[in-house]
Amino acid sequence: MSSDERDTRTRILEATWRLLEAHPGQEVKMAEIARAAGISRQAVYLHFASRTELLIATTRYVDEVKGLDARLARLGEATTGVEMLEACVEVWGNYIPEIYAIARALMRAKETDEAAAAAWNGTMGCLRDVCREVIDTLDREDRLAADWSPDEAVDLFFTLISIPNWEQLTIEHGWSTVKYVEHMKLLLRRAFVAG
Amino acid sequence: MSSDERDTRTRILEATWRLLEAHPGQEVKMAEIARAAGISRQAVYLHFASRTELLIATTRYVDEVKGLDARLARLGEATTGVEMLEACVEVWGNYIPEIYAIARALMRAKETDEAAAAAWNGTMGCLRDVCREVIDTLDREDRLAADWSPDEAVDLFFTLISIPNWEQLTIEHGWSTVKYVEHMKLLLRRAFVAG
DNA sequence: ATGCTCACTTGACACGGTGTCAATTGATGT
DNA sequence: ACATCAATTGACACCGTGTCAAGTGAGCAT
Repeated sequence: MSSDERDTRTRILEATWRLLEAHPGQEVKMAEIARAAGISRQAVYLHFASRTELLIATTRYVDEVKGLDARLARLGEATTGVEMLEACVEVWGNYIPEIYAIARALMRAKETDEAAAAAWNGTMGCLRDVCREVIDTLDREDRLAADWSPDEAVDLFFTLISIPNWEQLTIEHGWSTVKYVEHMKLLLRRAFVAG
Repeated sequence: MSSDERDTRTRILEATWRLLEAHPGQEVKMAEIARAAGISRQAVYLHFASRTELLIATTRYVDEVKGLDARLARLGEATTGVEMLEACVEVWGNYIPEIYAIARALMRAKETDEAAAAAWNGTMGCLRDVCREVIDTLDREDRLAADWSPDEAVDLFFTLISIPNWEQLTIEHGWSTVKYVEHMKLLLRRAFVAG
């Protein structure tokens, strides 16, 4: 019963994810998701009140499966600010391609839907906290470039590693993930590290 | 007759623009535009075949009224690459807020509409050409940072001054236009100018 | 003044996607 | 034999885009 429900619910989440990955950047319709999950369109609404809610739940599901938290834990191993910065770019830069499809769907939803925006900002808040840590560490080491206050540096750092920028460089301009990571590291060092 | 038609057509374009500015980031409906222009909804379709076409025409109209070309001509006055780079940021950074509403509408349309994407890429191609000029000039002066090939530098430059980045820094994080321009100049110098 | 043209109006309609509702089926556990 | 509950079927309302057809009315022709 409860496990049955979990099963169907999970099947919907997986179907959503699969479809998003299969048609990147396309609008995935509720009817398609239902078909892919092997249930009726209406049954989806028994588990998720709306399209937005389904997208948000899928985001959480993917984040959980992919384990961003665990990956970000690696940053703790870094001893210097520069190492943290590079580890951050590496983890995040390798994570984006894995979650890009659902992230893009949620980004689009957030433009019109308040709940989607809140969910998105929540997820992104974690990343922002990491940016803050990196910048604070650099600042404590007196290696933060004199051009920025810590707050400004965080805003800028967070903006530079945003998904739209990744999208532009990799998808539009054809950069590989490796190239993206290496060049982003270079850019961030030049931008934020003194000397 | 011909002037009458121009009048109505222009009234539609202006109504579209006005509504986009008034409700930034909202979906503006054909019916609202018609009402704002003082005509029937169907009459809009006598002048523009579709919503996308109207958005594209509005973009062109705004670009023409605002005169980006003339502003970019100022770059010719710059003598060094660094001056060009700074002038570029200044012109573009002051231009974005004036066209942000329509730009955002077109950016959104381009996600689903092929024609909108083409129009957008056309407009952005001009900006990219300017980026290329700046980088080439720096390169010719041997002042392009050794970390990048000219092609890579152009990709990155173009990405850094993109509208989503402007949006994030000014709208989300509250940076003023002046702050945006000054800090973007600093960032670009640190990123691309050697020494 | 009669009649044409042409922009525009009115009102209806098809389509596609979301979300809702009500009645029904069918498997499960008791 | 019965209740429960997930899921099904089929219908429907709503909204926004785009289309179609018939009608209005002002300006301009000769």
